[in-house]
Amino acid sequence: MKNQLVANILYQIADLLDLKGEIFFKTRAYRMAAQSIEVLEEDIEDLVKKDRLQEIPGVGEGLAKKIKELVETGKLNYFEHLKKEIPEGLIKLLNIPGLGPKKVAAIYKNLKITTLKELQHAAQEGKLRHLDGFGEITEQNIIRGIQLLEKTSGRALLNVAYSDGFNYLKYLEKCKDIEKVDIAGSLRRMKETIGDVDILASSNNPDNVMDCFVTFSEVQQILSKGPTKSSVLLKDNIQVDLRVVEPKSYGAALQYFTGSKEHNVTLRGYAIKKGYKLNEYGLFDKNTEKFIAGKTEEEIYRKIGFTYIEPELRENRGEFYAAKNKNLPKLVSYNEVIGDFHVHSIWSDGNDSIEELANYAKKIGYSFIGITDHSQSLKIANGLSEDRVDKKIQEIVKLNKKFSDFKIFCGTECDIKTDGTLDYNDKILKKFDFVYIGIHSGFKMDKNKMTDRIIKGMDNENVNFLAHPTGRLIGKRDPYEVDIEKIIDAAKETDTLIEINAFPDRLDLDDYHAKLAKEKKIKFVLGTDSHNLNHLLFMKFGIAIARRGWLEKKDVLNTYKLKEIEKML
DNA sequence: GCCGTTTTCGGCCCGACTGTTTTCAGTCG
Repeated sequence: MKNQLVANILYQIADLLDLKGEIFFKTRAYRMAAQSIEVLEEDIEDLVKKDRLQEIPGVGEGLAKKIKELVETGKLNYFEHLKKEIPEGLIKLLNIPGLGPKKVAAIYKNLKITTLKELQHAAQEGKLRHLDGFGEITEQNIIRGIQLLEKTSGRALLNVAYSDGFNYLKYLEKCKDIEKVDIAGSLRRMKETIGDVDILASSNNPDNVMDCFVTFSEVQQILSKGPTKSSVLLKDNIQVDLRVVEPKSYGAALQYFTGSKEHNVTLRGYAIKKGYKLNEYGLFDKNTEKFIAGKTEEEIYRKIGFTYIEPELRENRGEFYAAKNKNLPKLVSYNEVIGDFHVHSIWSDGNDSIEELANYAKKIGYSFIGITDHSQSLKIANGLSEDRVDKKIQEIVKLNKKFSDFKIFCGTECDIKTDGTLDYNDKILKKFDFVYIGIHSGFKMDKNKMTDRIIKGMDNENVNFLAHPTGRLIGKRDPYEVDIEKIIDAAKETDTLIEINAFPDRLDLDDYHAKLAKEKKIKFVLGTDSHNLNHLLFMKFGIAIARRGWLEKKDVLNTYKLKEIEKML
């Protein structure tokens, strides 16, 4: 957490320096250093103690000194001075689409505006249009930008962007003059939240393609339109960008627009070292401008000296090092999961009967389903008493006789109480085919207590899986305070599998910690946390997080053969 | 502010679109 704190302050300094009008390269240096610290596996306090800060990529003499002061004293004089010079509120104004540091600085300098509300009023009263470089359109865009910001808070959940993106894709595939079309950007990388949806197409007649793009029925507003790039706002306030390139550049463009930004900056650095220049039109010889590659992503990565890197790995978290050494993981694929371990039925707070769930699971190609209703003390979710557990088990035994080549497991999502004991005694726990444990109350606990509570739960010999390990709800509830590394170590010791919860609001464990856990040789279980039939389709988002965490087939229990799973449980 | 067997100084990724301008600055990705 300390690392994140330091990174956040560096990001804020970068914003403040931008507002002050500092050169781009200086503010970028702060952001690059912040990004390195964010993904650093070592504790920054340790690096300070050992005088090793300058080993962090992007940290030199100057930043090392500042970070040292910050970590040792909890304060940074330079930062405090900056804040006095430039009101912090201005940083929020940078989030308004179309407003960058130069315009915000002009607004502050001339009108002394420091908050969203003040800016909104000034725009509505027509006070901005007289400033240099501003006009009526800018003013209107600012008003709209503020409204949008208030409505969306910026980013959409993966499932929402996913269905918008693939609906659009289906529509575009029918447009004439489109040769190829694909999702790019953070949606292609399957990031947990999506800022806007990027789509890439190839065509020799881009004007027709753009006309088709902006006339999609879900479009609320056209934000910009040109022959190579257009942007629209959908009715649900998600922005979609379309880029159109010539077919020979398609691979280069797909690589470029898939990102991440950090991945691309690094890749371009490697290209330059090899005497190339890489942009969205292709890989070129730096001196002669001769076209080297561009039709496919594979050939671009190969020419620069790497094996192909899957989109989910393109976050500059070590993928280049691994690709250079032909050491990349063979990621678990989207069709290797044969069942879902985390499903609620009508017995607790789900909407559908076990039989309906099983039939649907079979229909979508699964070999098993694990029904995990809540335990007794979770009254609000209709948790099961011992008596009802017995009845539910009988129903499942009966149902299993009806199915061939398909198995219903009777599991439970057993509550971990505040003292770390479990909501069922051992006698009851032994009745289940498998046992998930999870936190459902008492979220506001101190970090050590919460960590001990969960570890005590995992210590029980009847426990198989730990559900949604941090309890976060993306955009709604922060993770509870927990030492996730200790949890991972305890999972290893107690043979507990850690869940990657595929429900789009959760995606918990997240990709970053999944990678960390995999490095410690932990195994995972995927569960959708379904409360109705349609939720079963969320599995792809869990698989995406697994892939982003570098997991392979062998790391994920849901991909094993049914016989092997039965034996392991 | 960082970085370096082409550099300890002078680079740092770079192209597209908008809006405000009459040739370009600002913003974005």
